[in-house]
Amino acid sequence: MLYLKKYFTEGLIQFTILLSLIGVRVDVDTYLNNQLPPLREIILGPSSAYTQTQFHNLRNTLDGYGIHPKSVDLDRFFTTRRLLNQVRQLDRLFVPSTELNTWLVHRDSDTVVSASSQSSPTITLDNGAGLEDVNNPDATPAMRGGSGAPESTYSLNTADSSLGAVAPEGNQEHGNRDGNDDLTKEDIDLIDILWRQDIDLGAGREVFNYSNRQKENEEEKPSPQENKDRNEEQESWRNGVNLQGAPPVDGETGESIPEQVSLGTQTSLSLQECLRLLEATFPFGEETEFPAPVVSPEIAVSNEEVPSTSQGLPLVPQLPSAEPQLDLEQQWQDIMAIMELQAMEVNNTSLHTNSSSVSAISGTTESSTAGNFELSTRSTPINQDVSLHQASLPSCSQDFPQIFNPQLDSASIAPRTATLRPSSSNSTNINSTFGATNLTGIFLPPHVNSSSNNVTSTPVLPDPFSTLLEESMLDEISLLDLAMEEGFSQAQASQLEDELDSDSGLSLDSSHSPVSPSSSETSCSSAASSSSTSATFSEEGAVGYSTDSEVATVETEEGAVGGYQPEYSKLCRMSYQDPSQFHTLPQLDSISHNHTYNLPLSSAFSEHPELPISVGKKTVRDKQNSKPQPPQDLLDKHSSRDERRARAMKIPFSNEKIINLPVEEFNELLAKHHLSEAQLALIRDIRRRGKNKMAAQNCRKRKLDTIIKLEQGVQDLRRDKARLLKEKMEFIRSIRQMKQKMQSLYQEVFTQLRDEEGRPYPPSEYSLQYSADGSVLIMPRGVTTAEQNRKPEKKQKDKKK
DNA sequence: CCGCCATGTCATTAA
DNA sequence: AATTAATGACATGGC
Repeated sequence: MLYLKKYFTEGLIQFTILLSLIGVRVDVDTYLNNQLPPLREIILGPSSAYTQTQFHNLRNTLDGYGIHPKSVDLDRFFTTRRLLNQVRQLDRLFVPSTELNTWLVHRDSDTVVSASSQSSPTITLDNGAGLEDVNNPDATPAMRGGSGAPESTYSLNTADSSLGAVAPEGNQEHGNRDGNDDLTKEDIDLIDILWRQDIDLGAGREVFNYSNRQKENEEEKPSPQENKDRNEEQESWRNGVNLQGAPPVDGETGESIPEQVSLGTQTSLSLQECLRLLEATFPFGEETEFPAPVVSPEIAVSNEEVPSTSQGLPLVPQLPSAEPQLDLEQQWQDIMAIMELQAMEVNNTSLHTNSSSVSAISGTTESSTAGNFELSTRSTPINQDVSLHQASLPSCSQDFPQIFNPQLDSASIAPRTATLRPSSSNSTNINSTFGATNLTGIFLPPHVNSSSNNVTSTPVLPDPFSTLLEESMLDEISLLDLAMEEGFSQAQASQLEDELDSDSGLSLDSSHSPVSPSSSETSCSSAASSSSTSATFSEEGAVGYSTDSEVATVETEEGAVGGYQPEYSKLCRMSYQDPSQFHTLPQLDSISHNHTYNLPLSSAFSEHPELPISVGKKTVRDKQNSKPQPPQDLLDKHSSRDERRARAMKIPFSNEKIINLPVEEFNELLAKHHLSEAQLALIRDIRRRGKNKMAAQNCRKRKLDTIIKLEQGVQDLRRDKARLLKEKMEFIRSIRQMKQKMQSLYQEVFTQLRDEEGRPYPPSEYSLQYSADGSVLIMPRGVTTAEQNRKPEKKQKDKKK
């Protein structure tokens, strides 16, 4: 099938090109515009090339695996896009590679999920890297580092879905998504059923396409097989840097559906569209409607990322508001570091299974079923995923702060809340409360912290939270989440690559560095936006990166050291062998083969005046011819220039002595023999050169040692960084959980409160305040600022939930 | 023939 | 002041 599609697509492209050349106008744009407005933007957009390539790439990845039923439409869609792009490229003389296009197909899914909300053109770039990886599923663990990025994108998708989710479901989603590509027919059937269910729920396909994909993801989650498959796919994705593309997810959900395709393209959707989608999606209400109520939280999370879900609309605006993208680079770097850690710690196999690499950022790989983040994820896989998403979710901050300290929260939250509120109002999903900002808002305010502690009975939390907040962990995470949702921008991808490259270069100077740098460069250049470049980037970058992180250690330990050792041994031989003969240099005697110092042996002979050495090279050679003195031949052959010169000058002692004897002994030796000025000069030169030679050898050895140590240091630092990031993620996750608990407890308490007349307090008018002494008071929202007003609304929403 | 690499050598500097 | 180690730069030879 795949081949047929490929050929068909190719043929279409060629045909289109021919038509364009002939002068027949192929108005692909209008076609696309009519059916898929977002596509047009994507295509037209600077990143269009990337996205297309990515999608195609995705397709390619799919080829290896069962094709999702929904994918057919996507294929068409992408094909059209591809054709359009190619036609357009005719003007530019730019011809994207077909392979790249294939990969793009996969991306669509990703982009659909994440892109829909943020719709960043850059998403494709990341995918490009991942595509390559996909192509090379066998990539070694080292490769994974690079591959990790693409996978991460995958995970991101999952993470997106899961983020909102309270926890457990998030994991499922991740697993499912991971396996999407690899889905078997059964899995596909299951997915279809789930999808149909979604439709049955009342969501129109279009709506569904936009917002429901997350749901689909959720639905898919249930099937363990899918998860496995997805995991496999994620592995491949990892190779490419598919940060943006939640492509995996998209691939699952949107593949078959043309609309979905549009969704992928929808990244460019306007807010109005998003709102419309939200309205349509709302009927579904909270994701909870879908199969597993438990899943609902996750869905909500996904919604946050994607505009489609109830919260999705507000979320969409959020995305644009997304916090400083500048931090994204760092986040990505962190992610990469985590990826490296995973690669380092976890075996390749585990990595493959894990989609974590890039995804680690959002839910981080944790969500990925594989054991990359075994520590935290396994125990609370969902939570991890959730945490990531939550970190990014702005809505959460609003809700939470409002609950506790509307006043306090308002200041920091207000800006975001405006956008977020709608989402929160629509669905009081707790997920929204978990946005990264939420965390800060909730915990930062001293009052809130103290109160929360008292109420929640988690006094310890405040400090860690504050510290975490101070560290700007939330910001980073949120940024990461945003990045994940949005998909990698070219710049981000390039940055990541750069980091990787740089890292690789540092760590792998001996072996890998050369490769990785090239990859990095290409990747950077790829930012230029040529599909071809993107492909190279993904491949090389991924490889380089993986090699850097994973291989680096291996190499340093094995390969690098091995490469190094030869020299080292040589050096040792060179420098020390000679001395050994003299006994002045104790240790290094072992090696006798040194070419340079073989002469000393001869020189030892030479020391004896009788020795032919004095005669000179020629004589030596003649003697060599005679069997009795084979060593001399060797000596001549291996003798250094100085040795030859010494022989020529008939110097009565060996060069080794000349070189290695202490100054005093050396002077005594010179004094013993009556030497001419020429001989003395030669001897001094020999000694100087000999010592310098040894010094040079030692110097080079030291250089190598230093490089190796530095490499090791870099690796260690990477590990530490990844470990710290992991810990950070875990902390954030725990914070989210605490928030959720706090919110639920707050709501529970607040809803049970009754005034003197037995009437419940309207959340819009009252709020619980936590005092320093641990008491909880019901305070009227007298100070209701705009923020406070918002808060009541949110609270109401929460109550509804 | 060219490029890369390892090694040797020179010049310089600091100890 | 002499010696030596260290090191950058260059040369050489092998692959």
